[in-house]
Amino acid sequence: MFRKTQHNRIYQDLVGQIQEAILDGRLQPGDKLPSQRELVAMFQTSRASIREALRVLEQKGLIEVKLGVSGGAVVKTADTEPVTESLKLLLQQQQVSLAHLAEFRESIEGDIAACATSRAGAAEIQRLEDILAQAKACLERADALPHDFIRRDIRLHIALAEISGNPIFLAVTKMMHETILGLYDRFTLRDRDVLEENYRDLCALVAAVKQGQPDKARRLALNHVRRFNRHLQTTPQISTDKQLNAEKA
Amino acid sequence: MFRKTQHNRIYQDLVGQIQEAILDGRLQPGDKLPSQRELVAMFQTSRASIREALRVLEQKGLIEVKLGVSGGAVVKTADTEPVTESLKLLLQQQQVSLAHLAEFRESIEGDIAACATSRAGAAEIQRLEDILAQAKACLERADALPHDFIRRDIRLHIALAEISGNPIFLAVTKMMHETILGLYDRFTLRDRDVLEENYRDLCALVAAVKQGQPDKARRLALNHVRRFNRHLQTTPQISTDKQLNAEKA
DNA sequence: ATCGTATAAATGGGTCACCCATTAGACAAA
DNA sequence: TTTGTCTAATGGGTGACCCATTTATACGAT
Repeated sequence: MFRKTQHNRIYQDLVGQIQEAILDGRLQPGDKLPSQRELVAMFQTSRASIREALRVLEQKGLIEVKLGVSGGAVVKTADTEPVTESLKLLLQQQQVSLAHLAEFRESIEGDIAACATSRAGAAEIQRLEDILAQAKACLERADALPHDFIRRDIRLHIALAEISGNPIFLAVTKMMHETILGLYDRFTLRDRDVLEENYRDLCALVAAVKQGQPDKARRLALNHVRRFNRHLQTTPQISTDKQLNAEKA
Repeated sequence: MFRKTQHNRIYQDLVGQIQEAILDGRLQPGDKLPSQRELVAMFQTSRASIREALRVLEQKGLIEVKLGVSGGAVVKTADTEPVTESLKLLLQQQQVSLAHLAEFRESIEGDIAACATSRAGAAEIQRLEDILAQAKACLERADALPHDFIRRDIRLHIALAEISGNPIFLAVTKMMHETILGLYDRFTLRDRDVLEENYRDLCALVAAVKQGQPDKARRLALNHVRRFNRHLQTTPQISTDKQLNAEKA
């Protein structure tokens, strides 16, 4: 019926206007906003309000503020970082568990693989095989850390999401893996056997993509994720975030 | 080798300290932070810095700031809203089409329905049926707008995501529907027949949930989404977000 | 006693006039 | 050419100040 009387805080209005300009494309990534003192003149407000607005835009990942002459606020290119950040916050507040992430991942990773398979051309397949080769190298070099292999694993999943041609798949995939990555080495996949098993999974998956068999790719991707999730479950400690916070401090 | 000299901006330190206190549980949801002037005394800094920190914490969804005496900053309970918000922002900055949204939705909506079915109790089913009843009323009342029905449709999907118990499903569902909502009445579902078809879909879906048949629920949800997507395809224009933003302004 | 009204006090919102640290570029000295 | 120095513009930060909102309280009329 009625809406609450809105207290238009000035900085919110500023955030709204600048954000709108960015989303409209009137401000492109790399563009520099006017200096704070110029903004004061333009918006007829105080520097403090301007700066609160800039802090919020910064937090939203829309701009970056640099120091010094010829510094100032610059429009950033879109990035998954803010999503990841707020998701991590939820994790730390124990509203989200690894089980939730695993469940979500099972729900989409298969579709991404199938989708990528339908759309992959020769160049895309080559790219996947390059990543596979790097992963293999990581397994064979004695001095390579599990971490290095895992980065390739993730890059392959992200490459698949890119090939799928759907930016939502890509954003969500990045978000998932960035979130999982922070927890990786603390509890899992130290085992060489597990890594090799993982590698074989990926080989089979890329082969299915190459053969143009979406359903097979979907099935393989799903199995890959399920196996990974099983490893998570069998690890001694699935850290709660309380512990994480404590250790981080 | 070396890391960049870090410019500790004061407000970042404040954000860090307060956020840590919240994540550690030293500050519980509902707790009130000291007043800005008290914080000035505690942290030995200026009010402007304190307020920049509060703006950021507010943006992160960790606190809420109210006006007036006995107002102030209060710790909020964790919520998926920041994730939803930043996901929306990310999509708006990229070239995301309705086709992308549709594809993504097909990929997860079935799983959400199946998941919700396994976990729904009597209370949850009652809630779904309540929403169905409201939707029916919207169809029958002559003066009800298509928009009203669609809001119920969305609420039902969000309710399913909540029942699924997975906050990631919830955040993603909200993101999808909020993004789609802006486009709804501009191009589709003006048709009464389509709405009624939609309603029958939802009835069948809720029935499957009630009967505890996850696979049936999955299939019905998927069909529901597919049918919706077909309606989208037959509409003349599929707007890109650039256009949307421009028109919104 | 009860109800309404004025008042006071505390809070966040906002502004202003400053000053400081950082930085790029101009320019001079070696 | 290299190196150091100066300058100007920028963001970072501060403190004094005033305003609007909101609540509790005092007080007066009924």
